Amino acid sequence: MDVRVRFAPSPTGFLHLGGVRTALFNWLFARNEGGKFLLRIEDTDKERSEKRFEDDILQNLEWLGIVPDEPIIRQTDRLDAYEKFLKQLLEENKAYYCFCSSKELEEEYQAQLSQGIIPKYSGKCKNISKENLEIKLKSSSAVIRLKMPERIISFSDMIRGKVEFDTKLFGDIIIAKGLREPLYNLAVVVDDEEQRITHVIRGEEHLSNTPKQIVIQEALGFPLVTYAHLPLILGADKKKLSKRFLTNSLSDYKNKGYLPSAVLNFLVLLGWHPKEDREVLSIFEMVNEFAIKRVQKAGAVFNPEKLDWLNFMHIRAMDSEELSKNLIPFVPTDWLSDSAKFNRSVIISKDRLKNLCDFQNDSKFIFTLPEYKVETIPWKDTTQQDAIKNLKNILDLIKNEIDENFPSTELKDAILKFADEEGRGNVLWPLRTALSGMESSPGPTDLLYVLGRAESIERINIALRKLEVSS
RNA sequence: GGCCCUAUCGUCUAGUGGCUAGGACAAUGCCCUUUCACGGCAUAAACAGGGGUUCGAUCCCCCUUGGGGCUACCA
Repeated sequence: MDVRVRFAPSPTGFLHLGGVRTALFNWLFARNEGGKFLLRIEDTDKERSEKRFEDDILQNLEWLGIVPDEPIIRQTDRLDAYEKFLKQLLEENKAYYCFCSSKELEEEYQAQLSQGIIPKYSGKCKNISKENLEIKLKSSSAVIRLKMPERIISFSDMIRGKVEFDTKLFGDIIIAKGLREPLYNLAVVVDDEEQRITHVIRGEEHLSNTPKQIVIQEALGFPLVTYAHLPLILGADKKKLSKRFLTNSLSDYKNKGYLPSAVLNFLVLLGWHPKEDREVLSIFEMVNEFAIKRVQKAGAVFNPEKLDWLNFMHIRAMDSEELSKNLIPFVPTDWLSDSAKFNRSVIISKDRLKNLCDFQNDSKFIFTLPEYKVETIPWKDTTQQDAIKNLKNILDLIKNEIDENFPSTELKDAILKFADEEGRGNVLWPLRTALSGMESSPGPTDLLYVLGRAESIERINIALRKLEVSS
């Protein structure tokens, strides 16, 4: 049978790292097995579901390249199906209406607690007579409960092995607030059947929902599915990342300049590891090597430093044209007016970029020479006169340069030869500071390359003027 | 409280009934070097505790402890 998996987020918050990881593992499993990956929006909670959250989830998944193989379905579009199966359960006497108010339920719960009994629903609405039921349904609101068979539910989890629960502890759970208001456990089971899902891969927080869903599947006569419960992603406090905290929403990472491949690489390593000691993986490699048997059981704390490093590695692995494209949203539009210069600036900073966001700050000096003090120009304890002399010499070398490919190898060699004669720091430091206006920057030949001949000359002249005025 | 899951360096992890317990991030030091990065080379850093099983346990079993999840008319 072909593998069919799904990611089923509820649009009650922005897409967050934990959700992406679940989606990723499903997607990788499907790709690796040659199966299908589906997407389902679980929007049965009308109070908390919002369109903007759904949009956020969809947009970000697309940005990551995790796209479904079949049309997306929404639970609010499937009310007829839930109603049908709810009626079936009611008719077969596997479920019943419950009229208890939340106040009554709360009192019952507290009473059980104080008596030291395991709290669960007493089942007092189970045996309401037909006539009474019809009268009550007209006058008061009712929820639908499943008659929970009392037995041990056992299933084999692909990651955890055999897991057992005693349903006796659950009581008759509520599966719907009304015929057209299903609750999570019912809706999931009905939709997984509709989408012919073979493997349910989801976060560990759902482990204790699984026996309830198995009971519903059995009551409905649905085939069983295989489960895999992923370890949770934990914050620094070891608590699970929750969608209710905006801090880990994926858009934040996107906006900070993390690459999709880096985010995915980082997330795949949280709970999974390839056979060898490689950690920097392309998406292609992740798909090829993913194996659910190698998924970890314990929760994983995520550390942002490793994400930064992976992002750095993925940026380096990218070709510079591709990187330029990715950088466009992160720079002021006027940088783009000289596209050749922009491309050169990308080339020289490609190997020093931790994220796309840094580029603007790191490269600002290329597009606008910053204000700087004359004291920064001379090297260590050399004099301003030394700096003037050396810069003038270099200026001559540059002016004599006729090669169109600026700076030519000859020019670079000439500068280096001169620097060796005069002392490297004594020549290269003033050159670099004159070109960049900065205490730290890429090397002088990179700067000549990115600025071009005319602007290089101009900047050296500016430095010379500063030096001459102050001496 | 109850139920369930879980346990190797600070973090992510590899690993096996017998290993000097391996790698990566981060940290520290040194080297490279005109600066900042990069890179190179080192250093420090872990099998939670207690019982078993065994000739031998980090690895298998049990208990304890720690951590986490669930315990909604949320998902």
